[in-house]
Amino acid sequence: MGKSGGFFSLYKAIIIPRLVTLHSFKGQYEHSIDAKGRIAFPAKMRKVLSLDAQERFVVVRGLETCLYLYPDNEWRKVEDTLSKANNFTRTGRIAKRNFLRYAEDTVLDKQHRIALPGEHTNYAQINGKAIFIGMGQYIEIWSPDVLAKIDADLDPDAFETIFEQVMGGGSGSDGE
Amino acid sequence: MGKSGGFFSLYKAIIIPRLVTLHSFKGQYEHSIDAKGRIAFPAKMRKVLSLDAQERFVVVRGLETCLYLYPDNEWRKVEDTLSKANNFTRTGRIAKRNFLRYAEDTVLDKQHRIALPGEHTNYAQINGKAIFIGMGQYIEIWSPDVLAKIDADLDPDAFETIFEQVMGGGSGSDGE
DNA sequence: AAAAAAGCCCCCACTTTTCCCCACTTTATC
DNA sequence: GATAAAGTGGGGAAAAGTGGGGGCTTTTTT
Repeated sequence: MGKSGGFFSLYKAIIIPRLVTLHSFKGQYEHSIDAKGRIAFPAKMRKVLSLDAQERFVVVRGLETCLYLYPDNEWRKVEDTLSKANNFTRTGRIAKRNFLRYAEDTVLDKQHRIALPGEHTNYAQINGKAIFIGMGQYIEIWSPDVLAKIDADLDPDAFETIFEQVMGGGSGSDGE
Repeated sequence: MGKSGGFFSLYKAIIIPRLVTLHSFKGQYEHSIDAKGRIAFPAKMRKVLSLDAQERFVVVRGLETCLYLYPDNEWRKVEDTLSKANNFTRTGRIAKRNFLRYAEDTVLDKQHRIALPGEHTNYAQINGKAIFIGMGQYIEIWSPDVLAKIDADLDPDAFETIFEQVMGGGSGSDGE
């Protein structure tokens, strides 16, 4: 685990792509998810989708108790990185396997909704309501209850320090 | 006009852009915010934008009980900075999440007003009136009551000391 | 193999929110 | 003083969000 090319290193490269696009997903939107697993994709986020993506997505388990939603064009970048992963090491294989096995193609329907698979909503403990959070090039989908717990545990001082570094133009490089 | 080209065309290409870059948001303006959350964007601030040809903004929670309003071109710099400062840790992810979830794209309507989302006006305790303060590259939006309280709490001596440090060449590191 | 159940997508309709347009008042400019 | 610009608020159309039914295909059960 301590080795530089390990499990977390691969996740880092995959999950947190650079913010380089013209427009990015931002904001939070709480919507209902009905008995069929359908939830409206937020209209403002829909305007961010590139024409390339064609309202196609990949939904995958997040690192925390949430889901990540990648538009197609962004997912391609993820797969590019995956294809470079080393299949000849155990950690490389485990990382790739546990990422891809929970990834699933999905697409907006004619009413601009997504049908989230039951496996995913169970994992993220989503029931009745869900919150979309724009994270730049991808989107997180959370259960309101789970998110409220994480918010309650949040240390405001740590966030404010990082925020000031970012807005103040500081280099903000604190290692892991 | 386009045929005559010549001096005026050269003037537009060279001189006007220079004038634009010398402008920044400054001053304070108190306006009404109606029941729909609409507030007029101050005309003088709009003149800073007008040659940008972009009346698109991102509104985000401020560090204090106020909102920050970034024109699109300035927001891009913020995102560039965020992408450089981002760290591949859980803390980093939480910071990014709590930054971007409270950021929202918005545009001026045909009457040059901004519709502030209810979440933002609640956070900043804005109700009925709001004050725009030009902060150079971005704008702060305050509740008059909150701002009055901060003004009342401000120690004039401390302000003068900080002012001297900043204008006197100090790096302006505030120990908040 | 046939029947039943499940899954998936489309369509529809209703409710709520957003955005466009208009008009009036106040302030600034000529 | 007259005109233009800026600020303010209301109404309604359009868009977004929500939930149900139906039909076809696929999978599972008998």
